[in-house]
Amino acid sequence: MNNAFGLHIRRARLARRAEDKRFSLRQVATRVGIQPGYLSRIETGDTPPPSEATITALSRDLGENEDVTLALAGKVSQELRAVIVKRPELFGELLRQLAEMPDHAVLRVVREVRDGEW
Amino acid sequence: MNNAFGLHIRRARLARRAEDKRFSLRQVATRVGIQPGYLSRIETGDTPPPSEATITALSRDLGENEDVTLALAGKVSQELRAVIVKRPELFGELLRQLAEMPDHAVLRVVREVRDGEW
DNA sequence: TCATTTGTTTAGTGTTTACTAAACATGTGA
DNA sequence: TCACATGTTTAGTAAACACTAAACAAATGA
Repeated sequence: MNNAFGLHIRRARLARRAEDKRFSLRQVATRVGIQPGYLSRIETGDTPPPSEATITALSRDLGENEDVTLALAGKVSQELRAVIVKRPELFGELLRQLAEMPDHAVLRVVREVRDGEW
Repeated sequence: MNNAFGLHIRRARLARRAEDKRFSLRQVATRVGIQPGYLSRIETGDTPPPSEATITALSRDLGENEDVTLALAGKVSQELRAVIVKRPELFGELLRQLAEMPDHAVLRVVREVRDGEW
């Protein structure tokens, strides 16, 4: 299997566990509301990534970026999908335009939109 | 049920059927590779919208915009999701910024990106 | 040392997704 | 009129999804 997702979760959890023993696999699993055995299989890549709700709960517990963590599972949040679904022509065209551009160009758009008076 | 999707397909199909008999429910279903009974249930809203692949095939056969048709099913294409998944922080922030802006503002960004030298 | 905690493994389950197959009643054209 | 096409309805299903339950061996720590 590919397992970028599981490795990401494990790495993040072990990093936090170094400072805080409340980040054992079992305790994290309990807090996010899944069985320890399931989280184990997720981290080892023995099972595919869990649902969006569980990924979000994991990200929050571990203090990781939700968009990034979801992306490692090949997913986009319902929140972002809803933004596109409301205006599909507009955002469809925009995303296809930006898809081929380098990071710095996209970042410039992000900053202009954030800072500019639109 | 809500059935914006089914009505959209039926309206599009009947519009084309007015000029071309090849747009009967049965013939469309055959061309896109599903059973007539299934397409009937889709159009009446008796069953939820089909898979992305089937929606795409339907959109193409009927000459409808794929992003719009998918959106009526509450979906975003794999193609657009992949754009976000490749750079989730960048596009996550951008989409959240633009989510609250009126159409004309988003359109201005689209045009600037398309026409400008980035 | 021995009770506890840890991570792992195996087997099984309810739900949802995305349809097919087949029969049906109604309508149309030759 | 009657063969054929149309849209509809009912019942069923294979595969994927998203887990749980329970038992296990290894490490920890009092």
